[in-house]
Amino acid sequence: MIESRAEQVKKTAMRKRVNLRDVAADAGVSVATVSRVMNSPASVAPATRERVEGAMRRLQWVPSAAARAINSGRTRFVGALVPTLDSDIFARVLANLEQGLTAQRLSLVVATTDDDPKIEVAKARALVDIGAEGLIVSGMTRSPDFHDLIDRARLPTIAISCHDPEYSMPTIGYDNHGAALAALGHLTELGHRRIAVLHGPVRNDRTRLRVAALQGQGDLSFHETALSTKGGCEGVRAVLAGYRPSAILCLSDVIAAGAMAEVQRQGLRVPADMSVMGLDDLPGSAHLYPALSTIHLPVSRMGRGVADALAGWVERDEKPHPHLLDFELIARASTGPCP
Amino acid sequence: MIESRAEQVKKTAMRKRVNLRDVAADAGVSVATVSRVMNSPASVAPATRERVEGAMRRLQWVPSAAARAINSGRTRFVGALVPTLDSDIFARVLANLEQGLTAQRLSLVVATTDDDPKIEVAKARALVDIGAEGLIVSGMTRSPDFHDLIDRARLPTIAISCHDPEYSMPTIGYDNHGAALAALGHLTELGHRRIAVLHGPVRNDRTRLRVAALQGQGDLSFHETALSTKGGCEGVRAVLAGYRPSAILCLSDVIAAGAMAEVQRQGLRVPADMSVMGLDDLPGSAHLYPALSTIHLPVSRMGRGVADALAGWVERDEKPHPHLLDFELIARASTGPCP
DNA sequence: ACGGCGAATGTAACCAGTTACATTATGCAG
DNA sequence: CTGCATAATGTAACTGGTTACATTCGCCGT
Repeated sequence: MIESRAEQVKKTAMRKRVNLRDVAADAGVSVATVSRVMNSPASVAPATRERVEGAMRRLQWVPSAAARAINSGRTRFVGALVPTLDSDIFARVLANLEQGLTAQRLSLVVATTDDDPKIEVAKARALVDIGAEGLIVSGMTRSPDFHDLIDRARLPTIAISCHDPEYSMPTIGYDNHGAALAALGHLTELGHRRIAVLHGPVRNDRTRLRVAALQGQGDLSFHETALSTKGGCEGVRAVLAGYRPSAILCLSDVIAAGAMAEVQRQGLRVPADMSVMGLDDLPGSAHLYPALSTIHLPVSRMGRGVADALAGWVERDEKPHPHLLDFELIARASTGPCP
Repeated sequence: MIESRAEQVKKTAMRKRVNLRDVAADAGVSVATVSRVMNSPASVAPATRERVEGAMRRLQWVPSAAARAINSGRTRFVGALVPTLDSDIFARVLANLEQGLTAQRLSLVVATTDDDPKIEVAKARALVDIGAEGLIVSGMTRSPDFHDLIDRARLPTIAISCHDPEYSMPTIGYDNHGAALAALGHLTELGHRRIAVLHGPVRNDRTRLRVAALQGQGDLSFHETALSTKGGCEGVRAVLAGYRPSAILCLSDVIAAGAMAEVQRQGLRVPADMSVMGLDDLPGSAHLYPALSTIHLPVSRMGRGVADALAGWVERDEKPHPHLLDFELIARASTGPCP
């Protein structure tokens, strides 16, 4: 008798995992009762409930998420595929996304794609494999396999940072083409004609749209750099080596930050000798010296909106409509009249 | 009869989900064979395999992650609890973490805590609920419930951005106390005596450690600001309104970026009139104007290291040892001799 | 005293996979 | 033409929860 108990204890101690049946046995009730204590405590008599809760504590039971998921068919998380986490831009989108999803009791899995459709589809597959209930992707450059994947899994998927009502999945974003034109418009209104354009890698389709908007728009010289402040510095050095513009238009604020620093390092005043224009409006851009003129992209609103839209789709099968958010010209101190 | 068929069709159309049994039936094989096609294709005859793969395609079968997880006991993802995503600092850690985890075929779920232990424990619980196999947390300020939770779930958990071999879980990080002293040392070596210290909210224990290191270290005046460039600007305005230092020590680079901009906006030269020192070494800090002197914290290496350590713990039950990473003084152009 | 009702609990089927073990088929040596 | 090893496949028992349905029990009204 004593031995059998000892054996039982030993078994309990080394069993890979305590399960609901163990708890039920320990509390002297059925599995259904234990399950009810978890899901509808009111339907269990208080005395029984306490006994069960005591058993849970004693056995340190942690319910298996997988087992629950298999019944409900829900995993309660969605995946976000972003080009990189190394920049403020996506951090801000994700911050708002995470907040919005949390409010809807969903979790967020992040994966980076480095703007490579092959990596994107591979990571998407991994997300589906671990049970993502929805996906968020950036831009509109996809591998065909990606569409195949989300079709098969019937996976709610939203494309962000872009806008195209005809795209195969709902888009929630802004007009990259128009934003670039607005930035250029601000400079031309100030009288600038010779303008250097600094932009990130064109493998990124949002960047490509911005560049395309400006092509054939006058006396512009285009320079591709890394999407970083370092890239901005290098871009300016390349620009000043030849073509002498009166303004530099950076198609991303991180590039603008580096560009502005380098312009000053070269002994030029901003904006007296050289205007610098950005595009994004990162939180820090207003607090650079001088404060950066830029186009405000509503990434916070976008993050929130995507969270709500995806939650509605996942939870209530409400497929969202494509949604276009406004950008806004923010004229600060880094741009001035053409000298 | 017609009605019953209609009903049947309806049933078929709305069948919740194609499962492995359906595939097996369609291919005319047993469930085991289908499972083998997925997990050890070599053990299935080529002709059979093709038949099964055809059935998978035809039925657009997507295996259930939950069902697989229930058998393997694996969900293949871990959770990271960070104070905020709104800053470059954690974006960089997460970027490296995500890369490292991907290499180990693990996914990363992120959750933000806003430096609130209550939120932290709530989000940790949510992560455990959805099946996280491990956790990454920042710093060492925890709710007691948190320890209770990871004890019960026996959840591999690593604390980052800090160092304390005595802490209840392994830490992988750097010496915040020492880093702050090193930053101060750089300024005092340059002859600075009257120094203003700008720091983020002290609810964050890494900030608290940095501040504590400097208290009682001479003629210092402390100012708490928001952890942002905007906070840096406001901090400088507060500093210059009274106490007139020869140097400003910012206990975070984002604050330093704002501070340096504001100092220049006030008509002071950096470093001729005012030295500005940071702490973090963000990727952009080297490309500000002037380039920011700072303490380099090895957050990229930390991210990688944590990924490997946590993967080893989760996959092979190798509990990692606490690990201290070196910081490094980076003297750039924003600090100079005391005038 | 008995029918009826509702509250509390139990039984067993179910979800969608994996896998130990059993079975069948094939090939080749003796 | 056995005999036996080996490959290919099938059967059924698992995993750990949820839940439809069944059962038991006590109480109330008539």
